[in-house]
Amino acid sequence: MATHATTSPKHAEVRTAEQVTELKHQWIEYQRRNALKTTAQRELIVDVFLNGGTSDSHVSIDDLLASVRRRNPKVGYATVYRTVKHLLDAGLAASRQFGDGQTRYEVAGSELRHHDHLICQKCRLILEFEEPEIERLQDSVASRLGGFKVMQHKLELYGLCPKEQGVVGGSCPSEDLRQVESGRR
Amino acid sequence: MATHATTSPKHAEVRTAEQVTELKHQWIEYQRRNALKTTAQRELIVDVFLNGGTSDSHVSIDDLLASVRRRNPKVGYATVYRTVKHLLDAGLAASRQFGDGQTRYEVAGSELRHHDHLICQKCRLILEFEEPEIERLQDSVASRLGGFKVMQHKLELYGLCPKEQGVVGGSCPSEDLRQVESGRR
DNA sequence: CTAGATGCAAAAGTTTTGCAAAGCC
DNA sequence: GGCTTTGCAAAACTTTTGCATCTAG
Repeated sequence: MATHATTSPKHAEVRTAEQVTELKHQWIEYQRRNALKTTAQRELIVDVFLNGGTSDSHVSIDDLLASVRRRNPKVGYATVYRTVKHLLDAGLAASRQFGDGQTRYEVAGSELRHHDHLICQKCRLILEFEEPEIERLQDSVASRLGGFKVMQHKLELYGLCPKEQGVVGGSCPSEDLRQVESGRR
Repeated sequence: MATHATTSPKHAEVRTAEQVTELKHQWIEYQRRNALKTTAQRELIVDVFLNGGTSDSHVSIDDLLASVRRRNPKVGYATVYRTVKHLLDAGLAASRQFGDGQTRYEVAGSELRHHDHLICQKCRLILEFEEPEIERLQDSVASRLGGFKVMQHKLELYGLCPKEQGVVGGSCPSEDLRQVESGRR
């Protein structure tokens, strides 16, 4: 019953080298299965995405493109969109919409642990947490709904981080993990 | 511990007359607090929305506008957007994005029970369910994250309804509640 | 009369698509 | 060489905004 939710103490992308290697294997397999050609642009995009070339763990297409262009300025929007679609299809990326008008993508993969999100409604800080209990709950609901087969879930908690509650000495769990600086819409 | 998830057996909008009355009270209060003027268009939009003039309980702006125009063809998009914003602000509407590219709105209100969603990834059927247990879980997570104050949550389960699993005699929990006919994008 | 509301059209933002040129196999 | 992929620009969508006009209070 020890439900232990955790925020990872380290910044942004926390993926071990082994995990990245495994993710790349999955990508290569996907490429093979779908007879995709290996192009410099696509490889770069996938690489940047999986390695979290951005300090941000929930990248928008813009974020991703910006990172990619730092290494190859000629890559176009369309290519990023098309590649991300492949990554989603391959199960290596998952999309999220936290209500700020932008679709964000994060790395997903069979060996990465599933997590959910907590979003500060004021400062737009995005925190991740794990809650094993929820899988149980998910199944219990599914079974009640007559044969529905649940494949995945998304749980988002919205609220206020200590800082935004006006707590003077409040210790924001991750002082500098702020994801969306000020919103861009 | 009796976690009882339920799908409402009735179709689409299931709100009693009393509930609608109460919702309208809330709207009137909001109007007063914010010194909004009473205009025919806005009243119509609010009315259509709260009464679920659409057979759909998760309406998009387009859905809503279409219903509204059936009663007054001159109402414009902007007015609907602006009115929905008020409804959100008043806490009478809640927005959801189920990943089909459209923002959907549903009626919310203090006296209506909170519910979550189960979405069939193939046929886009949207089912609602209640799961009391999740509130507990939400609090337990929040307390672990150092002073975060959780205001609300969104839980979405994605999977396959019996019909789409290829189950021959599968009884889809709500044979005709299909929300999104085929996607419109 | 006056501040707020409406409708239209234009603008802004995001995602998709058509197509010629370029690249992989 | 043939089929895929790319990049650009245009198109398609959704949502927001500016502004002249209208209207509730």
